[in-house]
Amino acid sequence: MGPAVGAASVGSTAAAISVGTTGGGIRERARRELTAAIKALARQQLATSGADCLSLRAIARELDMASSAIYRYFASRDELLTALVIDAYNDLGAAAEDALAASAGQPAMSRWVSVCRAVRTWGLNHQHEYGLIYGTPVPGYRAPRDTVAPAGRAVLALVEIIVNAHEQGIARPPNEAVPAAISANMARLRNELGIPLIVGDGVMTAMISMWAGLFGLVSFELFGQFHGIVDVRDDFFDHSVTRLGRSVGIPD
Amino acid sequence: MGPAVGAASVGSTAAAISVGTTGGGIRERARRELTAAIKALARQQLATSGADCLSLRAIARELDMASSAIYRYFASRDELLTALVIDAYNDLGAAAEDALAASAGQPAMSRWVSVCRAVRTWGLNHQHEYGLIYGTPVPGYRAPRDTVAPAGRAVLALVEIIVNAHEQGIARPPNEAVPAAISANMARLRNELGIPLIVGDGVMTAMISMWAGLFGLVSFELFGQFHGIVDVRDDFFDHSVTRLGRSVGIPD
DNA sequence: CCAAAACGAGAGCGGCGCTCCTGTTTCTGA
DNA sequence: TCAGAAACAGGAGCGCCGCTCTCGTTTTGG
Repeated sequence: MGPAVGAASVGSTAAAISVGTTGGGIRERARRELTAAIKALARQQLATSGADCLSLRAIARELDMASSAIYRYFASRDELLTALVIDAYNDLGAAAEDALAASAGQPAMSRWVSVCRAVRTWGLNHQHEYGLIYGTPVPGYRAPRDTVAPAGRAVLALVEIIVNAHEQGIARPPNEAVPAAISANMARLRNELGIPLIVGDGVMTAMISMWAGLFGLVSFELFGQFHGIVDVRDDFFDHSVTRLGRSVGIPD
Repeated sequence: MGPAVGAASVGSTAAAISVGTTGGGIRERARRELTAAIKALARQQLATSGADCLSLRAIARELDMASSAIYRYFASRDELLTALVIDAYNDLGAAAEDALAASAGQPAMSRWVSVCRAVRTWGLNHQHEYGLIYGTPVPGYRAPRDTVAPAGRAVLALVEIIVNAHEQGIARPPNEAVPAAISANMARLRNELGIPLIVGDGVMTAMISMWAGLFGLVSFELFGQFHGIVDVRDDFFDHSVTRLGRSVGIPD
């Protein structure tokens, strides 16, 4: 491409960055925009065809550039996929956090259901991206360190509701003992996440179960396991998620 | 397939059929053996490399035949994958049923945990096959009718425990009302599966939630979501699964 | 102002799923 | 019994794919 590289045209869906990214020279700016354009096109291709149909060559074609040029921006297909994974985690996390913020002041159970619904709705609207992060891990792919922080955002929104309920003394936690091994595990976790001691081992354990349960529900629905089984998806989800909330001590 | 169709489960790698498969002529027999060999090799390749690394050409190479010859036995890569999916469902289902049978006479909760453990253990020992059936749907999402019956086997083993507990009057079901829409859904399901009315709507609903919860636990463990979170996997699983059992009325 | 770095294009490698054609082997029934 | 039908294996080939290497150009920074 020429000097004042396309860039401006680029985004059939991408582009629209510019604001707040006015650093560096022409090349640096073009790089940011092209990187974004590639990711946007990849996301679009993901949405229509699924993860393993994602083709660097197809993206290059749509961008009117040689397929080899893509490798200036992503060292491999896996690296592009990883970038999409991080974006997906962040997008889902933002959706959960938005629901949490929007429900401020409401009763704990309302907020709980709101955040859970946000997770499910995001999944329904981003099926392939959901599959990318909560489905079968791609072969030989190891989650880089960059993914752990974004991955935590959604669940931390839920944790906050539980912690709040306990700090306000309105929680009805299950008063069951847990084995010593689990107790130690939970102590470490509580320490790492800065969760107060008022959230007991039983609740901590239940919280993780609930976390897996929530995504089990969403995954089963998205991945087709509920086909022919659950007809009333919305009602069923709300009801199940309310039960999950009770199991971690959130009062009705 | 032929009259006294194979069914002899094939060897772990291939061949070794012979017994009980004396139907038809040379060609029919060769077809059965080659079909089994292809599937065995595919399973092996699946175990080492993952689902989307499965290559018909590689299988053909290992079988010393032209890649085009494979298409005499499986019309496409997807069809081979579907066969593997069915086998995986059946294998998992058999593991669950074995655990159910082996625990006959024990208390309901013991049987419950045994079957759940069988599911998890099978998953740990067949990670890629598990991912094939409970992970992201691969072939652009379509589950042929042949998969629904095998897919039901594992969960039906769990359902049997719950039904037995209710019929014996030892269950402690959650006595909560469910919305009318869900109630109708559960009535249909109860009818289709032949579940007695004594298993109420609340338990039916909880059962499906529990089902999703169990596989959510296994999936999270297998797909790496518990990395750095849950250290004591065995203890945590047993504990969580016991809680799930209680939530569907199984007494301690 | 010029060397170094970044870049885009093109050719090419090996592998893939899948199809078509050809020649051979087995099966079937008049 | 024996020819036609059907099933089969091999080979060549098409259009993809991810990825690499080279080469000429453009931008950058000392």
